[in-house]
Amino acid sequence: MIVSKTLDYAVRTLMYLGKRHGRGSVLMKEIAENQRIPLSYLAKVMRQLVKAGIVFSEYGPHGGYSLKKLPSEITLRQVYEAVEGEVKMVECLEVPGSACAFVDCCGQADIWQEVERKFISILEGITIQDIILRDCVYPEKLLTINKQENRHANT
Amino acid sequence: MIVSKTLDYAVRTLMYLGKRHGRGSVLMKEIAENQRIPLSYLAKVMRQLVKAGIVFSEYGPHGGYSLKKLPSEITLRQVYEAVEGEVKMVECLEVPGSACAFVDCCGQADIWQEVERKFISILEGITIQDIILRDCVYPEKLLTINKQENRHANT
DNA sequence: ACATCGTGGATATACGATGTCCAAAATTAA
DNA sequence: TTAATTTTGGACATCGTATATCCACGATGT
Repeated sequence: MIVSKTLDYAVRTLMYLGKRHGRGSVLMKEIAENQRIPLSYLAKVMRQLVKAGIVFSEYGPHGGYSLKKLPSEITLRQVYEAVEGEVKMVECLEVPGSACAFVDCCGQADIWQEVERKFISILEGITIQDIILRDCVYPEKLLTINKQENRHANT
Repeated sequence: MIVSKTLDYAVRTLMYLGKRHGRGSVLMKEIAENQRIPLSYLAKVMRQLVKAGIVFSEYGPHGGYSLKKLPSEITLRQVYEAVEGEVKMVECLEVPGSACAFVDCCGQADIWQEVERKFISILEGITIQDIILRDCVYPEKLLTINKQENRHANT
C-alpha cells in the first residue's frame, strides 16, 4: 500500500477546494463533514498543506481554507511530499552515517534511485485538476448537494 | 519509504545466489552472515521466495538454496510481490465491501490505478541480473572474499 | 541412529499511522 | 473591550504492521 489514508485525505480535500476555487474560503468543518474525514485529524493534515504552500488559511469568522494555486498547478508530487515528506525509495541514500553495510558497494542504490526518479515523474505528471475531471461529482452538482446538506444541518 | 528492509533482504539474497548460479546450493547461514541479515528473519524471507517459485530449497547436508530461474528472468516485480504481496496503490480497489464512502464516485481510483500500472511496469523492467551488473562486487572478487571470511569463521 | 538443514508457527518488540483532545493565537463582530 | 469564531500547536492514546526471536518439527544424507 503506497497511498496512505493521510494522502487520500489530502487529495480529497484539495479536490474539494479545487471545485470551489475562486469562491471564498471553506471551513475545515465543512470539508471534514462532506468528505467524512475525522475533524481533529484533518486539522493536522491542513497544517501540512498550509506549510507546504499549497493552501491558504484565514483565522476567525469567515475564515477557512482556499487554494493558493490553480488546481492544474498542484501536482501529486507536491501533495505527496506535503504529507509524507520527500519521495524516497530506500533509506540508505539519505542517511549520512548509514546503517547499511553495503553503501560503498551496492548495486541496489543506483537501481532504486532510477525507480525513484521515474516514480516522481509519474506523480509530477498528474494534477489535482486531472483528478477533479475524473470525479463524477462536478462543481454544479456538488454545490446543489452542499446546499441540501447545509439546509439539513441547520434544521 | 517504499522499499522495506524485507524487500532489501530479498533482493540482496537473490543477488548473492545469482552470482553463484550453477554452482550448487548455498546455506541460509552463509547468506545471513555474508549479507548481515538476521538468520532467523532471513528464514522467513526464504520461505516466501520458495513459495513464490523464485528459489529452490534442499534439506539436509549439502542442502540450501539455489535460484530456480536465471537472474535475468527474475524481475523486481516478482520479488516485490513475493515478500510484500500484490503491488497496489490504494485499498479501495481491492476491498469488496469497501470502507470508502466514495467508491461509486471517486476521481482518485482511476488515477491511482494508472500510477499502479506504470509503477508495475517499471519494476518489471528491472531484473536481478541488472542489479548484479551494477554491483561492484563481482562473482570472482566475491568468491575470494568469501574464502577469507570462511577461513576467519573456522579459526 | 544421528547430524544437518529447511519449515512452520507462536511470540515479542518497536515504531509509525491514525485518531483525540485541549489550550493558545489570530481575526472579526458587537 | 469583550466575546465569538476558527485555525494552530502540541501532548497523548491506540492500533496495526514491520522486524525480529525462538523452538519444535519435517526432510535428507551418512
